[in-house]
Amino acid sequence: MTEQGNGAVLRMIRDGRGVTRADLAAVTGLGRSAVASRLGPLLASGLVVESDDGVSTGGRPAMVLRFNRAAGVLLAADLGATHCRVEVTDLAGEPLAAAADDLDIERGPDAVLGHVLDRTARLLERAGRDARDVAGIGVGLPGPVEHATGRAVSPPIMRGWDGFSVPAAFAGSYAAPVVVDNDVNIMALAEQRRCWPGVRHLLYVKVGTGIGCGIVADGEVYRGAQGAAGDLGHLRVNGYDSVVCRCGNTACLEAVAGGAALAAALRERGLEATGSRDVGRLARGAVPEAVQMVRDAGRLIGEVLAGAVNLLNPEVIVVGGDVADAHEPLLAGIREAVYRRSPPLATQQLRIVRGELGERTGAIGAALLALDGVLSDEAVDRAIAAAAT
Amino acid sequence: MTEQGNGAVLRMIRDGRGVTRADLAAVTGLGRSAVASRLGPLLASGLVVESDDGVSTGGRPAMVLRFNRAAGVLLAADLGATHCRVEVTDLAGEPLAAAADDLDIERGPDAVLGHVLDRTARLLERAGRDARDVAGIGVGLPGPVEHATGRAVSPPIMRGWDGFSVPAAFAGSYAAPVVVDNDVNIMALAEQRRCWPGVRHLLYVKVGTGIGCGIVADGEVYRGAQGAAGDLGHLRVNGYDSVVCRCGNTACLEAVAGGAALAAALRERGLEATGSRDVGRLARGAVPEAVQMVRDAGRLIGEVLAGAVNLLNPEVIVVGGDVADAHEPLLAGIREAVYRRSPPLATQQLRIVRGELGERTGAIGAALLALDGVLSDEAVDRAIAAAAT
DNA sequence: GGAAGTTTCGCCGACGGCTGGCCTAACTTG
DNA sequence: CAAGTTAGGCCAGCCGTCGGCGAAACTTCC
Repeated sequence: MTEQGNGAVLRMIRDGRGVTRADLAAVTGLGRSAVASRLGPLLASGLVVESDDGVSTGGRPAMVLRFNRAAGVLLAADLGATHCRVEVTDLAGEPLAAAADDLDIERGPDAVLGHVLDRTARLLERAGRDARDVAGIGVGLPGPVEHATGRAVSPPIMRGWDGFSVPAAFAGSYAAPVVVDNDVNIMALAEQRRCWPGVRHLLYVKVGTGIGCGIVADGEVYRGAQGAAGDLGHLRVNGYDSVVCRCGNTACLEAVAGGAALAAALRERGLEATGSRDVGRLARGAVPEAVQMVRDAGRLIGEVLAGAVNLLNPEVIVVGGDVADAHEPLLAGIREAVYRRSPPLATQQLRIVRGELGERTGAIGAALLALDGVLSDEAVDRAIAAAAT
Repeated sequence: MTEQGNGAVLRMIRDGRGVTRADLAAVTGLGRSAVASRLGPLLASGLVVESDDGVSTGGRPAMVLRFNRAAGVLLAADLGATHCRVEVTDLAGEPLAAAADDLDIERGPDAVLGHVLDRTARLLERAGRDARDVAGIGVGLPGPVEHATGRAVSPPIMRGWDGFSVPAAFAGSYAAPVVVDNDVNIMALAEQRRCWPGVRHLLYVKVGTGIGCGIVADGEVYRGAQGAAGDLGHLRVNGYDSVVCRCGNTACLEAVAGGAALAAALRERGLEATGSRDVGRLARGAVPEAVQMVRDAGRLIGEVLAGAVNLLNPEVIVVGGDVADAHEPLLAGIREAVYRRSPPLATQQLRIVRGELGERTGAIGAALLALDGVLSDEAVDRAIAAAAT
């Protein structure tokens, strides 16, 4: 073990890698008293609690150490193009109170974040907490984000957001650090941490109104130079040069196989479908046109994904989003195309699965991202110092 | 500064970030005596040398610290499909002796590495060094490599190499650690470290007989789950479904725009071209068919690269390889297609340039990779301990 | 040329964090 | 209930680090 700070010890307790003082000494390589000197402040600040329900292995039973997930709360906001989900969670990311409603991101940062602030205040009250309990804030945005500063950058949708600093909007109400990221990035993070903890290379593909992709490379979210990485929706698909995308280009995957495009195609055939959610609903309802259309869309997505598999060689591809909830046909189409187009070495271990976290995916990711900040060595030391006063 | 070990101090001296003891104290944040305690063993082992040519700034002039690049040598081997370049370099990666010859990788690991061992022995002698001076060994292979173990895995070419452990082949002759990687990965590393030190996200595209791509993500070589990342050559290009690739699939970029394919097409038109090198030669010679063909190939490569730009959002794309030496037409085609197909945010900062390191690229990368191992804290401590005996 | 000012660098006492032995507490086992 | 086993607080001793002190090696000014 290289890391041995207060935060590292706390993370080990949380992860179940250190349940007793003896465990921690063994895992960190530190002596017993060094462990005790970390533990002292952690116990005093309430971040870690002891309980005497340890089992004896033939001698005095060890005190069991537990991460006190109730020592603070996280605010998680998942903003989509037309929806807004806000959660107050404990320090393990479990929701204490949640609210989801329709909200058009194009109403601009002031209106949207005003709504979010209003919601968080009410949810905090419902959870019986106040602003001082907030330890971290995570926000997911449906566009490129400069992660270091929390600013939206040149978003293709999200009019009025360009250059807007999200942390600044929270600064007045909460003292906690604010981390902002692209929505698919945090979804990828959520699936990787929650469902595939051992997997270091994962792609999360969101098939909703549009198509996006979050990349986890070497266990970390990969953002690229301008935070624009993972833009799968505007890769070119074969044979659709006449289809014009909202981005101005032609033959973009999203313009052909995105939820909005599929809904439009279904409407042309006389079916009732206003958005991507309806596409999922119809396909789940085994409406033949919808099922076939979703499967065809899966093939196209798979063809593009095959390229991503060649380039990135992931272990797992998680497919989520409204349309993916029509799962089997979509996944079947994706698998078919990926396994046909990618080389054996890259596909022999590759698993292509459906996302398991449902509509909470984004909020979970936002909470996890916030949590990473909260459990860093520096933040833990700050929390300890604050509790001591 | 977070890192403060012996190796970190050594790397700072090498990078010119710490020229005097005072510099090192400032950069590391350590006190003077702590710096001195690192420096003592480094000076004693000969890895760092002092000279008294410091300039006074009004007082006693500081002793100037220099990384002693002559304290050992590195062996760098760049193995391609049909060539083999071996270098003995100093600890800065500057060549002391080099040899390049044609060698078919399909002759198998024993024959090929036997040849490499034979060459290294002769080059060492020419450089006036012996096997005990070898501090690290870097090897580039034209196929997927399990980097942690140095084994070739399921290479599409390289018959007989599957599962072969390259480090084992060197173990008998040299005590130094052996690091093995894919050839394009080390080329990407070479260009990033030597020509684009501030750039954290870079793609190196090699257009030779085949087409490959090395990815530097967040400053590190990205290898993917099975070491198969960056396989650009077998992405699909539009409208070439009748072209069968040696990989068994159709419409692979490499089968359409690779050097071998271009050479074949030129032969069909009655020109003399046996391999990718001839394609470059003819295009440089302004033979109209060759120039046009290379430019068209550039467009196709660019179309595929546009997808990679969307996904990975790099800052720089470096193009190298035999065909790239026909530079302008190829690069023009690539730029044209990438800037047309990729979104503004990803391209506004993107630079697409030709590789500057020429035929030494792979060997430089192999040396740099070996060097990373040699200058790690652990390796430095080992070297110090060894010198003390 | 010499005195004063400036900067480098080795030496050494003080200090703080860590280790591991010792002792007591709290169990199980026979 | 005694013997054996494990947990955890306490403390002496160790090691690495900091920073003051003074010698050394310069420049600058008179």
